[in-house]
Amino acid sequence: MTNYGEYLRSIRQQRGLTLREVEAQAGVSNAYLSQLENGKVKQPSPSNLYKLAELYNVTYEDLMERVGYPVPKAAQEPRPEKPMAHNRLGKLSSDEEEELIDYLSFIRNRKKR
Amino acid sequence: MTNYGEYLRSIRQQRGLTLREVEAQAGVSNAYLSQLENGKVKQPSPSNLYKLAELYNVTYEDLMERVGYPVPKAAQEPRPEKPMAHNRLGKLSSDEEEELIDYLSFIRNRKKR
DNA sequence: TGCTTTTGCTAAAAACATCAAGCAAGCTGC
DNA sequence: GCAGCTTGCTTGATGTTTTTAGCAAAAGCA
Repeated sequence: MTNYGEYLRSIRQQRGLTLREVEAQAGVSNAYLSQLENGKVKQPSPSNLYKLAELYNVTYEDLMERVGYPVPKAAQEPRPEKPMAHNRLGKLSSDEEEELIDYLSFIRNRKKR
Repeated sequence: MTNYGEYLRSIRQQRGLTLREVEAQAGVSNAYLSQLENGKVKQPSPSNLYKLAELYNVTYEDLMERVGYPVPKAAQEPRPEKPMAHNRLGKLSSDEEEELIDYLSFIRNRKKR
């Protein structure tokens, strides 16, 4: 939100790229990149952030977040440590309970050879 | 990507809202809303899309996608029409199978009073 | 040294998003 | 009919994003 410019610059330098190389490879003008890195643009378009994210090999959400755009929750929560199996199911209708029980006994039998 | 304007209008109408009501509740000017719905704005800001998504009770990603912005993969994957219960589980380890069977018999017994 | 290229930058302009103000057609109640 | 309100819309102004053209310092090379 505040300082994404410096962040962009540091990544670019780590990747050993010049402004004009980024222009060529990501399709964003070097003039504009300079402004971005020097904090002269408040909210660059998602499309441009996407191009940069791809070239720099960072995530699009990361850049969106740093720039201060709302980011869908699904994308920012660090994928939960696999929850208990039954919590992956959500609320079950009776039909679904049936289906599951069938399914599980099916697996179980198959395993027992 | 093409016709998100009509989409916005149809949602607003389904919700029974006027342009000025949306202005009051979402904080986006009625003038601008009119332009949005009539296809006169190409890339509305994520911030405004977010406000509308909240008021209309649709997902932010949905609007972003319709407008033609890139959407993080993490956010677009898990949106299939509710699949069969067992498909919501993914691959199961043996431990997980155990757990699930316990869980289901627990539910079942509870229901039977 | 002098010439060319590279690099980051800025200035100016084009394109676009957004809002405040205000207009015209459609109501409603008198 | 007409006064007032509501609704969607357009216009004009303002600010922002993005590009094109070009500059100055540094680096490379003859």
